[in-house]
Parts: sequence; structure tokens; C-alpha cells
Amino acid sequence: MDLEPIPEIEPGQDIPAIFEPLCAVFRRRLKSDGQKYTPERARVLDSVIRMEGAFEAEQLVADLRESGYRVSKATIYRTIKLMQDAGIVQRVLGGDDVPRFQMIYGAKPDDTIVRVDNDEIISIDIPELIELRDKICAKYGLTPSSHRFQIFATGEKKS
Amino acid sequence: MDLEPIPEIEPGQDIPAIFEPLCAVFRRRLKSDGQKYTPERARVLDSVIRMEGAFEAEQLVADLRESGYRVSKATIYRTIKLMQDAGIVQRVLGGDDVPRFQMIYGAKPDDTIVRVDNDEIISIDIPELIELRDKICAKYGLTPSSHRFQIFATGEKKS
DNA sequence: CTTGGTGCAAACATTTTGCAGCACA
DNA sequence: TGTGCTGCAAAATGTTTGCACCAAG
Repeated sequence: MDLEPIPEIEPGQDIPAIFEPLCAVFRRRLKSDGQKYTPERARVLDSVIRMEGAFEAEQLVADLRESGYRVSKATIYRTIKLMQDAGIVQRVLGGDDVPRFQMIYGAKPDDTIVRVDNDEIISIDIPELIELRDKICAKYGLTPSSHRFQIFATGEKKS
Repeated sequence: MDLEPIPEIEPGQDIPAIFEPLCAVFRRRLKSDGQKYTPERARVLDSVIRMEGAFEAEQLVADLRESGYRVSKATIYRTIKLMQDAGIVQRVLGGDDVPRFQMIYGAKPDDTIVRVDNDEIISIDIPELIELRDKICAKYGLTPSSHRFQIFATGEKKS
């Protein structure tokens, strides 16, 4: 491919600073495995960073296609897998059963109530959880990057 | 099919009492939707109840086949969907990306730390979460059946 | 020249659907 | 007689793989 050369840290133009280390994380991980940070992989990472919240693999395909970068589906899936290995994204399920991915690093916490009787998803905000998780991680000598709290509930009181 | 008639509450022989209402829940839900509690569906529910923790759809197929009940794959998948609608099971993802299902009713909460740098999963026990979730649900007029708390962390202190 | 990466298309795994026949109200 | 349920096989999704060729060290 004849894309421009890859800068040392290629965060794209309008990517929040919080995501900048991501690129470095990915590059480091690839390098330590004897793998390369190619233009295609940079494009996929770029696209992932731009996604808001959870996204489907197919959205990456579409997004990259729109951007004019023809990255093959196979490469996209392969790159997603690499990013999973690098701890950058994870696979998740929403209320529907569509498999999606979401960023781990820099992701904002995801606290929800899932109505198991009608698939409704209610976002809630529980600041206490952050200190709770930090406390727990400290006990294990780990550094938390994000968390996810799902409550499964039914609506007895209302339909 | 020439199976024995379905008793009013057919909990199987050695199913813990905690699961008994499940059958009633399922029957009630089906009835209210003008659907039927057939022998095949009873068999699938039976099999689901016997599964420990999360299970793959294919395990139900195998389990039912072993039991000598030939329930078609299509019916099993259709029944799983009905049970999802009834709020009895939900789809989940484990550390690998294999889609699985798990019981909601009677399921024990699932609190874990996910080491994003090496995929290690550490089970933790946080009793406070139960009261927290109950408090939150009460605020929304909902009845919690289970929850899941995942912390994503890296091991800075040890590898 | 060796190792890794890519695109393409075929293969795969899992789940859904169309359809003809069956069961029961 | 109509409505729902079943099995089967085909179709639809979502993801992975085999292969031939390309690029960089």
C-alpha cells in the first residue's frame, strides 16, 4: 500500500489525549511479539478510537471503507484479535445479542441495569464503584483501567 | 411425540428447590403469550437447569441427545430464545469469546477482575455489591435477579 | 531470502428461517 | 379448522483460514 509513513505516535488529528498512549501500547505489544505496526493496523486502531461506546466489527469495515482506506475484512478481524491480545479492546454483549467490541483503556465505566424481561438498558451512575474497584485492585497490586457493572432485573412494579 | 404427560410443575427429580419456580415462570409466560409448554420445551428447561454455570447451546443439544430425547437443534434454539424473553437465561461471554448462556434466576453473582494484559480472571467476592444493587433497583422499582461486576486491570506491580 | 502482512475467496461455526406435517383445542 | 409446534434442511450471520503475492529487514 502506498499510505503515508507512520509517525512514531499516530493519534490522528482529533483524538482525545487520553487515547494517545493506546497507540504506543499497541506498538509495544506488537514489537515484543515480533510483529509490525502496519498502515492497515494503524487505520483500524484509528477507527476503533473514534467509535463511541461499543461497536460492531462491521462498523469498522464500513468506517474504513468510507474513509477511503480499503482494509480487508480479514485484516480488520485479525487486527481486532491483536488488539484483544494487547488488552485494548474486549468483546461485549449488549441487551440484544449482537456481539460487539469496546475499548478497555480510557473507556468510561459502564454501569447499567439490564431489564431481562424487555431488554431495556438503563444507564446508571455509581461513583462509589470507582473507589470500591480502586480499593480492591490495590489489594491485589493491580492498576484498574475500567470496569463494568451490570444489574439484571425485572420490572415487577411497572411494565 | 409420545412422551409422558407434563405435570403441572415438572422440576425433574433432583433439581434444587430454588429452581422449582422457574418452571412455573416459564409456563406462565408462555401461557400469557398464547404459547404452549410442550414436552420439548420442558426437556430443554430441564437440561438448562442441570447445567452448572454458563453453557453453550451445543451442550444442550448434546445433553438432550444423551438423555435419549431427540429435540431438534432448531427447537432448542427457539426455546432458548423463549427463555431469554421470559428472563430465565441470558447470553454471556467468558474469557474466551465463545457465546454462552446462563441462568438468571438463582445464578450467583459474578464479580471478577479481568487482567487485560494476560487474560487472567480473578474471582472476587464483594458482598457490599448486593446491597448496593438492591438499593439501586429499589429506586427504579425493579427487582434484581443477579449482577455482574468486572474490573479491567493491569498488573503493574507483578507480571 | 526469510519473516510477517495483506487481500481475496472459501471454509467454518453458530443461529435463524421456510416449509410441510402434526397435535391439540 | 385453526393455531401453535416440530424437524429438517437451507439460508443467513459472523468470523477464521488457506493461499498466493507483496514489503521490509
